Amino acid sequence: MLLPVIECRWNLTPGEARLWQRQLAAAVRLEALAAPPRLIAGADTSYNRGSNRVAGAVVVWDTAERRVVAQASAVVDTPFPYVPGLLAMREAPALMPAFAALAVMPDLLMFNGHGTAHPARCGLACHMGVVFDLPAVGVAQQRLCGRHEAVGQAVGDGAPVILDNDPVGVALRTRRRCNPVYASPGHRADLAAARAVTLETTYGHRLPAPLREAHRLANAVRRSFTPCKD
DNA sequence: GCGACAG
DNA sequence: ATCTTGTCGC
Repeated sequence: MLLPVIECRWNLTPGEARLWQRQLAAAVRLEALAAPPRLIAGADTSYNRGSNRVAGAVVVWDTAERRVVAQASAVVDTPFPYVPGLLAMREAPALMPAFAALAVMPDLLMFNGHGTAHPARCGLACHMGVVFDLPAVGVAQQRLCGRHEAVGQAVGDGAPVILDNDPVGVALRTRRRCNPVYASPGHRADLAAARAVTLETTYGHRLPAPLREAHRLANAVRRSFTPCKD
């Protein structure tokens, strides 16, 4: 395994989880990427309503060949429900083992959710980026916090998401006539990098390919353990 | 107290 | 997140 299995209690209380986020936020490093990332890992989860069985999926997208070159998944039962601001408590337990099963080391991690555009500046992308100490960015479809001006209509147009006078993310138009996505750095990356990797892997779609592929895989895994009605 | 609220 | 048909636009 290239990436380690991180041991931790996932049955924390919301209060304990927020204390943990405070610690993790202090470890986040916002900086320019050391090198342009060729292999981008996209991660996502899928689960049925009312169920705690979560499918975590990770794909490695080769930006040079424009294809998935590795993938891994895991199924985990997590007691923690989805709580706005505590998404990592819900999804990380399934994503960690999926990453640990990956046979290829990615250059950057991309998550379906926010990075620093989070009330505690510690969204899912920060959480995962810090525990693995790898460059990470978050791309969400909805705003969690902060405010921003209207986004231009052209692909590539963006408006910074401001939280307490700080630009913590960017609302980005990745496709015409589609709502913008929210990109923010998670760890060992900066706002410019989050914006760039998002736009560079969109290929005419609203969401970047690593996330589209991870979503597809996570859904396939979930269906594999979901009883079908005949 | 009231609204907001990633997936 | 997931449950779902048709439908508008490129």
